[in-house]
Amino acid sequence: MALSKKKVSNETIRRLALYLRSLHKLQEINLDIVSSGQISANLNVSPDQFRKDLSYFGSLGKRGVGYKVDNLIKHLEKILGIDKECRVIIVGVGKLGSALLAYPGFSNFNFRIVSAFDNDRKKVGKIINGIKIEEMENISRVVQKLEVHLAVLTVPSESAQMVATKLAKCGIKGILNFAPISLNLSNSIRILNVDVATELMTLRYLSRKACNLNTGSTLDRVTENFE
Amino acid sequence: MALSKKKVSNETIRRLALYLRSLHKLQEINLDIVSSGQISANLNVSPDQFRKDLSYFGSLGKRGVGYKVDNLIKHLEKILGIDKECRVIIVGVGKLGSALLAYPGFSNFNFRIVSAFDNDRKKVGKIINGIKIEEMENISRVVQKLEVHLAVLTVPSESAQMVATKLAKCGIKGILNFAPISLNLSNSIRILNVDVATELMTLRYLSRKACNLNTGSTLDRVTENFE
DNA sequence: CCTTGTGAAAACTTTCACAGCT
DNA sequence: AGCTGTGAAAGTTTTCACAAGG
Repeated sequence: MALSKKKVSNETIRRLALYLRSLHKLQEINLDIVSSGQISANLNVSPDQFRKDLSYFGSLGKRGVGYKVDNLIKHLEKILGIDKECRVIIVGVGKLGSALLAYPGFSNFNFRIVSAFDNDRKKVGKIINGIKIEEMENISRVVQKLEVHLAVLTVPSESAQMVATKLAKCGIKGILNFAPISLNLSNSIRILNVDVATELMTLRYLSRKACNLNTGSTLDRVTENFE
Repeated sequence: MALSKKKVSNETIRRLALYLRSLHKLQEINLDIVSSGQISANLNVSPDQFRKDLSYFGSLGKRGVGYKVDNLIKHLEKILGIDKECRVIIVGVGKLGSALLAYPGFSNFNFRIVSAFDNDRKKVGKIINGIKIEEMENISRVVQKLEVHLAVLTVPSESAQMVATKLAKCGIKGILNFAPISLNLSNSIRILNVDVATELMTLRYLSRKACNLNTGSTLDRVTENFE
């Protein structure tokens, strides 16, 4: 029961979110109690890892028994800060922004998209999935009025930094950035980047490595100076 | 000049992809030579980290000088396996799939989307961004004929496992999975998951933590057994 | 005097292994 | 007997610090 002020890693947090997703599924099947072994079987996580991750936040299970599904969900929601509704805006309603605007999977986790913004006059006023697209100028007003916490940034790279600066000014707490650039902001605001091309490159590397385990690939030795 | 068979971490690979992106930008500005300090200033990486990452693959720079931009790009492309075209298919042409199909940012890194598939008869035959949507039954034929390496999986969760199994059978080497489930496949096939809801939850946690640094938050102590 | 490349140290994360509760 | 919670060990990644080269 040590608990303590040990710092919790990002990876642990990301896994907590995964656990939550699994638990929701188990809840739908009316499972009452689950063990670390059962839950980790579906995900790619060891039972030890699961228990260790939870241990940073207290004793959430019962020895000899397991974890009560409902209870653990509530705890995880509280830890992640989604026990109360979290309001989100989408900035940039291109193809990707529209897709996210229409994505139904956020509400399971208490995220609510409350507004969307775009520069393009042709888009302003349109309604997608019940959300009216607003002018960029209104961001600040809306964020303050609706107490928006997070923004999903899906504008083109060229304008991403400018828009992000604006978001930071009006008090947004975090940005999920889909533009393939590194945003530069005060570090009171959290940023997570989602970069599909980077993921594809990583995947490309990994998949080739898997193939080349036995072929004497030339890949792994690249030493040659320029000129 | 040790090099060696040290294993390279995933994070290193992901960063190499980021470096590559930065280098492309520097190339456009006609910068000829860059130092580890310069390149890491834009990204969120230390110069040491940058040099260490590269050191796994040989001596790519010149002491006292820096790295030749063109040269480093070529090396990174070779390391990542994108010096030759890499063919990709998109499976599931819903909103997200369409958005990715129209995304122009893959070609910079030698990825080419060669085909797209959907179950929905109403979509089959349509052309998006020059790519004709095919029936799912054709996947195997197309993958073999066009020598497809990677698949982007954007089908609903319910069918994701089934489709993934099919992809594995026809020889796909890696899957970029947008469905929020853990795919279960032979480990000769690489999988990377992109899960926007998980990212949002992580962001929510991080942004709250940043706020609560000084407020005596109740968040970090949750000890209470059920019943 | 500049910047790379790299062992060695420090920091961090995961796995192990077992005590402790049900 | 079964499963959690957790220190300690093992393993991994990052940072440090400096020799070597331009």
